[in-house]
Amino acid sequence: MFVLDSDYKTFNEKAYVRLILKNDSKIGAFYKDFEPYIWAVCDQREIESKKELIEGISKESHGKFLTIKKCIIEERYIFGNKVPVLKVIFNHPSDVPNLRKEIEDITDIYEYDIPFARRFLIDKNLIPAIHYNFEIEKGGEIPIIKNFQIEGNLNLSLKVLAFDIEVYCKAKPDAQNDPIIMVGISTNDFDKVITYKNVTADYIEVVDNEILMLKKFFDILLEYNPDIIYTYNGDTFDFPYIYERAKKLKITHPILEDIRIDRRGINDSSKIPGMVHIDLYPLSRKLLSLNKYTLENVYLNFLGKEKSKIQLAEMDQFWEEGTQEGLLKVALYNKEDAIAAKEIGAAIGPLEIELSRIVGQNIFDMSRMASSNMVEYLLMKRAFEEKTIVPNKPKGSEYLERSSETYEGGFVLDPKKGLHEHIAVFDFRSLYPSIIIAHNIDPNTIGCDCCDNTSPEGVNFCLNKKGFIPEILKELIERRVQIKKKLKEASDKNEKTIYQSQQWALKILANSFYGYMGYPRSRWYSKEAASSIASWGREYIHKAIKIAEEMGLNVLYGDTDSLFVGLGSEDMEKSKYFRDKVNSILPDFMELEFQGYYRRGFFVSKKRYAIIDKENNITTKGLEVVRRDWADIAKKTQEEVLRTILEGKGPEKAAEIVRKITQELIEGKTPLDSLIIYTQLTMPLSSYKQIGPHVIVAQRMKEKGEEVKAGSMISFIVKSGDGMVRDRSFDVESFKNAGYKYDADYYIDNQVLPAVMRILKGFGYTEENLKYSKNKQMTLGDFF
DNA sequence: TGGAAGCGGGG
DNA sequence: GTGTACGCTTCCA
Repeated sequence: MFVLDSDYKTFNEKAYVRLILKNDSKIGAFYKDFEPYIWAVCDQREIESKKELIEGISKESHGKFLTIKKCIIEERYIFGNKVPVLKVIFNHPSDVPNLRKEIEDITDIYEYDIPFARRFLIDKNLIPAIHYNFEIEKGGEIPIIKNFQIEGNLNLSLKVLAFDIEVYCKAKPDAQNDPIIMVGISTNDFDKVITYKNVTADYIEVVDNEILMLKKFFDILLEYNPDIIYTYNGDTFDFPYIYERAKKLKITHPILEDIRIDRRGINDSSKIPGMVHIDLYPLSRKLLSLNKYTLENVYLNFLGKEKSKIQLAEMDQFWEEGTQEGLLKVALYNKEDAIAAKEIGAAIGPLEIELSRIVGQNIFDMSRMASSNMVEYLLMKRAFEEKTIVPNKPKGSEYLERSSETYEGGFVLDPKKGLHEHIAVFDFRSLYPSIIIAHNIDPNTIGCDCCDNTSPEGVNFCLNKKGFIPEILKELIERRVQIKKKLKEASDKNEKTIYQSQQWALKILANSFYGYMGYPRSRWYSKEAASSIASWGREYIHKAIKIAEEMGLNVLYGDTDSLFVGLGSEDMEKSKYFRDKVNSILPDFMELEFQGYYRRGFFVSKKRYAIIDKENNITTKGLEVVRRDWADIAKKTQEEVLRTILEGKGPEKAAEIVRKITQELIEGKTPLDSLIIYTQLTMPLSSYKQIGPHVIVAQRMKEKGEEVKAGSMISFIVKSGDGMVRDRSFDVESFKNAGYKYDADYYIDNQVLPAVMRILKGFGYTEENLKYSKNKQMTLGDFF
């Protein structure tokens, strides 16, 4: 059996850790004898008197009388010294936040903010997603865990279910008014769509109404009882929507009593006990480098697969009409979205499982934790093993102080602007992790007189003292080397997936240590360490650039640990020679890798470039405007300019396209729909201090009696005339009804030109060169 | 120039 | 849940 998830429950005022255990079946079993505690640290000579004071603490809170259970003196390391400290034991986890102020008045306190179930996993060295022998006593009111021993098998048989909902709505979906029309489900055993209008296909089940559809969905969840639920944006959309809708429709179902919807801004989560919900949208953002993270785009770029498409307006129309053909399109789309989620999950889920095993925390938490936080839990686990008390997170003022400390980051070379052909890209393999290990960089190795190990920043790190962080990091890196070897030798598909996920997990963690030490909320924060790592990194990239230049290579661009080099031709030999030459002068632990060959590319400025490979795959950085607050005309024109240049048709051809678009704008030929700008109201109208166009538009809509509130999406077009833009902005309907003329200058100067200038600036164009001119088609030749 | 405000994904 | 929160980019004042 293995731990799928864990939390805790309270029985008779006592907290029991609950483990969701799985092998052939799944059960929730409880661990009784784990107690919440924190550390209190004071001068050794005062320890007895402080112990008495702390044990005497009591407080009334919400009608309950809270006391400290007991204090025990134990030996622990703190800041490198082994000293007696007080282990303060509480009656219940919720007493910790209630009583810790009182203890803090008496002594320094540590480890007071570690959630109970996570603390349990650390202290018991119990690792999720690995098989253990659990000795469970059944027959009582609840199953009780008596004992457990690691068994080690990594083969998990997990039941997986992905789902997706479709909503019928005219504007932004609102669960109070807009019905769910379909629920699509995909598992390894079946694909299914539930709906309540007549449509026939083998995968569709038609029920009488929305209530029955949702109940059917809940029944399937209970009956199939998946271990993992995959959604795409389920944390912020599907789960909260279903939950609110079910309440609105007064549905009762056992699953609704267990479901937990947490809406906390950036950290939303939706949870059903016993089923690990993994939302693939935030994960895709974290793990994949794309310029758009729609399900469609992730499916295409990550898995190379396409699914059927549908416009939102079409979906509403098909639902209204209710024809077999239309409904089938919606159903197919719904089903394929669920399938896409399942398939993306199959590629990302194993990674989350490996992270869980390395970090030692639950799969659910891994899928929502920032990687710096994972590093922290890994460090905390090691600290516990070494009987070291972990440092506290910074309090408010210290956090602000840390946030204001800036330091120089990686070196970014000012690029050689314009178009280049035959580009080789090189990366330093694990540059920062290598530096941390080689130079023993740790908050506790700073400052010694015995070693010659000073960073270009002027900070000395002792090589003889044990570095907690570099030691752990070294283990991760060495494990990764071993696993990559095994991956090469493996032939079995499942085995490969595991190794592939393991090496990916180790890479993610290893690459997060530098950021971790520089992250202001870290327990093991060190600005000196972080800035020193970056400074050594700058030194190494400079060395590589020097070698390239000595070889007569054309260094086009470089950023932190990557180099873009112009080869003159598709010269792989020269690439290898350069790589090997750099590697011959680098320390053993560091390596420059050939990342790829690109047939063409251009660089605009630091962090802004685009390259195209032999298969015509385009990679862009910092260029694309894909947000909804850009009008379609700007997005489309930019896309065309990008493609034209990368296909080798020349920047002047791209400039011509822009001139044609601006000409159409001036002549009033541009369709209004491509000029709509979408901006959301994020607060009540009265709260705005800065009145932007969308705020004015919303005010006018409200005066007309339309419902506008926080969350409403305002779509507007800018009318021609004088004065401020906001005074000339109108909602699309009013604009069209009044027969207004759009403001061509606004769309040229504030939309199209800024979007294309991001690219064409790198080719020496100015706004003036790109505007349509009646008298003369200006070209670059007129200016140079 | 600083600071306020919006974006992202989902329908 | 032993919690209090992202990392930009753009535009207003």
